[in-house]
Amino acid sequence: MFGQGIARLSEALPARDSGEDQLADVEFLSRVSIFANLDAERLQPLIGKLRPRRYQRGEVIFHEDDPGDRMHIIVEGSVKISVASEDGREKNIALFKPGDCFGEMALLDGSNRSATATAMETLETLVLMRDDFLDFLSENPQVAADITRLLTQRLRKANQSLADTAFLDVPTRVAKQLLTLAASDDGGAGPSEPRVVALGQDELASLVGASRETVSRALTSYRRMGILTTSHRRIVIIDIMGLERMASA
Amino acid sequence: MFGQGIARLSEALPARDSGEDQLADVEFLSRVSIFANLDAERLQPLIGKLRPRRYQRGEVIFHEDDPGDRMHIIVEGSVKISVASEDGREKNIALFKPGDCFGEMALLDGSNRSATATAMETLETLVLMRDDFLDFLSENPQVAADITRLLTQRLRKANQSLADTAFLDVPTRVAKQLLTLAASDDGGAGPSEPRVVALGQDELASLVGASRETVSRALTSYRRMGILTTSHRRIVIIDIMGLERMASA
DNA sequence: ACTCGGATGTGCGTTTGGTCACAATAAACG
DNA sequence: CGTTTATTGTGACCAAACGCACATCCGAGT
Repeated sequence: MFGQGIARLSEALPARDSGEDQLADVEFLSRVSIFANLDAERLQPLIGKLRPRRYQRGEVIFHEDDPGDRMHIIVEGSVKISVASEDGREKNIALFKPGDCFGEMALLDGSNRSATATAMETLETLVLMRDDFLDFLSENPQVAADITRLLTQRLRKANQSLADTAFLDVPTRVAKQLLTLAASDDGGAGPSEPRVVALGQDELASLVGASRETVSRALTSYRRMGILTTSHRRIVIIDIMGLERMASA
Repeated sequence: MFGQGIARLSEALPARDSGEDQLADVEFLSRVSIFANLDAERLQPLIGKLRPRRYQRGEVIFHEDDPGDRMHIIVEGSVKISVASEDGREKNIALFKPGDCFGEMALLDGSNRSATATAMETLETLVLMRDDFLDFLSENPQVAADITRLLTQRLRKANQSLADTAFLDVPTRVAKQLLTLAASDDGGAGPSEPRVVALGQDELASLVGASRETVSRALTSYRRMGILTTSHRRIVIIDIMGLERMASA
């Protein structure tokens, strides 16, 4: 019954994948949080609706205030979500990595995009259009629960960031942010392994809500303590426990 | 068929309301955003599950880190949602008013409370327990859409606040916050009517993420410009357009 | 009416962090 | 392989805002 479904789908998509790739797609989708509770059977219909797209580093996937008619699932690369001030500066709200989805908010409440999404490296996503998404949602109402879970998690994170910017100074926020980034990167590594964060200082600064210079000074201080090393668009955390100490001070 | 439902319910709740009050309850619920798309028929079963509760000013409805097994709908009074720092200071995340609900996040994703809820004045809520909520949700799947709408709205607001604290100085944030509060208070008033915000300066400060003193100075400056007047736990906005000018500078 | 306590207004020194400026360096691209 | 361009490190200066101190001042309660 499993193989049969795949065979059917392969016929329906003539110019595209082999059966093996289809299987890979289903496997991939089942690791996306909002689809995690669905079995292969239910995910199959979705695959035909997903369109792959590629973006170059720096390319804008969508702009603040644009109407939003699609969501993205990240296959490869990473995305930054940001809002701009009138005078052109930008504040990064979140970073997303493979397996994350973004752009779903505009689908859920019908309003325009409230932020801009930009590719941070060469990016590969799967696009799902609004109507296809809503159809799928009405055929799989269980998904609604996972969506609310995703949204509440994001809301909690946002509230926590709000409190952090109010209470903590820049070096502490930098430490916290680095730990978050390191944790989301390779969750499977040991606690004493060095962890790499591939990120420019300006992007890190925009993420913690500080100037690039102040962040640079914080990093310098941590570097002198032997907690991390810095190079171009790359921070390597050597002493995670030390960084945790800085984050909780 | 309408009256019949009410009659049935009145019997089921012997010591409580008359039929008229039941009608009022349904009417009230239909103005709560997450129930707005349901007809009276569907709302009836909910009424028996709601328990009224009262709190005094300053009383804590729930604490950060507590397990969350219930949500509240505000009938009268207002609530502040806050998170605390280690050293006891607190940052207000949001204020809620009659018709708003709060505490629903813990129901949706099963985690503990991520913030503390405190009554700002004498407060009257309707409590809905987790299981009753989830039952109701599974019998009325349409509600899920309204819940996601509510969550996305709150997420948008949180992201906007995040950007505001990064970009704007304290006086500007104060102006913006006052406009938001004034708008949510009496939406039906004319643009030139003076609007009252009943709020202590310390609470306002915690809301915009600044010290009480700095907020006081901002208010003084606006007072000198004739934009507003201040008294004890009370700010009256006289010149809304003037305040809007300050908010966009 | 009086007193006490919470709330507000304001001055002042100190600190954090932003901005400008520029040097040094590594990646990118012809 | 050299030139250009992004990225990083730091110093100096300055402005915003915090924290402390204290004087009011209004309102609630006795």
